[in-house]
Amino acid sequence: MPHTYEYPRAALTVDCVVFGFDGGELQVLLIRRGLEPFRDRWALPGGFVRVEETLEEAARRELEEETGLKEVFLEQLYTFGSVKRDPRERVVSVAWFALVKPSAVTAATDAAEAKWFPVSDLPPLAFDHADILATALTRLRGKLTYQPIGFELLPQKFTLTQLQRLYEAVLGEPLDKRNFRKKALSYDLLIPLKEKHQEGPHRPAQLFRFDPVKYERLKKKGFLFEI
Amino acid sequence: MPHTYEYPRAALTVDCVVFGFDGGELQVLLIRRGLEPFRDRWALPGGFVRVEETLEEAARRELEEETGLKEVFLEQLYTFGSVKRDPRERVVSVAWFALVKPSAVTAATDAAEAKWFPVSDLPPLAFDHADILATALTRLRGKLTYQPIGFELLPQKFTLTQLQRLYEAVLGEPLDKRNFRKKALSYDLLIPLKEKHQEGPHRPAQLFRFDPVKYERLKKKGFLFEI
DNA sequence: CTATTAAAGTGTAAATCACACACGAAGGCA
DNA sequence: TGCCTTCGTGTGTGATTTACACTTTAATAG
Repeated sequence: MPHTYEYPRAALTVDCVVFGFDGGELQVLLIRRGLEPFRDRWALPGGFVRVEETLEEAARRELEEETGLKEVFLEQLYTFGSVKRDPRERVVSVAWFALVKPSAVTAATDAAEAKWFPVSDLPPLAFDHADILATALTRLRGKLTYQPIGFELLPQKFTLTQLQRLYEAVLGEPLDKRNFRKKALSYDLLIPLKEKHQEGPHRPAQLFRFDPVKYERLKKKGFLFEI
Repeated sequence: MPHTYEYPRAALTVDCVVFGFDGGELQVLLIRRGLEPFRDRWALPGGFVRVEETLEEAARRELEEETGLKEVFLEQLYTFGSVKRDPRERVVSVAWFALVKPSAVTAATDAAEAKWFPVSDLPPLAFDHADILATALTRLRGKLTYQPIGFELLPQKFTLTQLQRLYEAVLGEPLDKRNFRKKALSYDLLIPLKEKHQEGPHRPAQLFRFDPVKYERLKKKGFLFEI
């Protein structure tokens, strides 16, 4: 069923930069393209926006269709509109970035052609997706220091060391343990659990979860997590 | 000449939130709509993106066509994609925010149906433009504290008091004069001129301009202007 | 030419915050 | 029982931030 307009129109897509954290390095979820152009290249999950859905709905739908991920933290990143970014025709893409917890990470890996890559070792990407990814990384680094979004990448129960590893992985620099813990606890955002995290022949670590009420408040208001 | 596509496509527009500063209050440039829908309502300058121009080109073109403004500071803000934001059909709009100097302000006022409004006293706006404007204001407040973009709103030569008034207008709170000056000068960004600014029966003020090289560097790298 | 007016310009002390840094505690395992 | 590994903690120093009030300057009016 064709649709006709007086003037030519760009096609509108969404693309998602999905970050995950495996305890060591920051990872990005890519899918292998089955179709031309850029067949067999790795690309960001995404696709065309339908005319009856919002941009965010489109991003969530595509994410679920292509990777199985649902109910992730999702935030609009930037809209990419170079004229020749798609060789076929004019395509404008609204890019999003998503943060997912480790439990979701394994689910996503089941998706046929989806795979996690460490940000430090990415394959060549289709279209201008390398630009999009670079933009997303910059944004993630920036955001991490003034919003508590890092927790979106951790499991519900986590240790302070895990939190520190995450900050170190994103920021790309080692942090002082004592100062980090002092600062992390100073926001009164972390609730210590009764449980401990035992792993290996050494003192077990205290587990924490974050206080969802204070978390939401800080996410809106912002803070300054500079270490 | 009609254009036909297999699936329906959203129309793509740009809208610009143009901020100016008159020495007292922060102002926004609006234009009165001549056509339905929302005829005679005030709206953000903007219009349809042509298929052979980038999003930024579209924003600059519309801005010049509708307000006469050229070569302004322009930055992408957010893309608004609610399904019903335009009553006619699906329209997705990439919003931008612009900062202009007072010299440009008067030029813009000449444009037939363009007018400056103080942000504290806005008329009802067309479409979801009130949302867009609110988003832009939040962004401007945020940016001002970590990038030196405030200078985009001042004349080339300005006094420290003018700079302080601007920060106070945007942030909506009074600032301490001595601390403000100390901080503003500490970035080594302001160059004192030989001239003074004389106005009224009192001591004249030192005029400054900013160092364009350091300005660019700081704009990229960011700083932290918290007072 | 003197007094008045109004904004410009300036310094310091106290409090707070950021940073660097090292060692005892806990538990598993051999 | 001793060893290994990671967890968890406090303090002193220097830097930064904050709060705060008076003198300087030039124009204008009398």
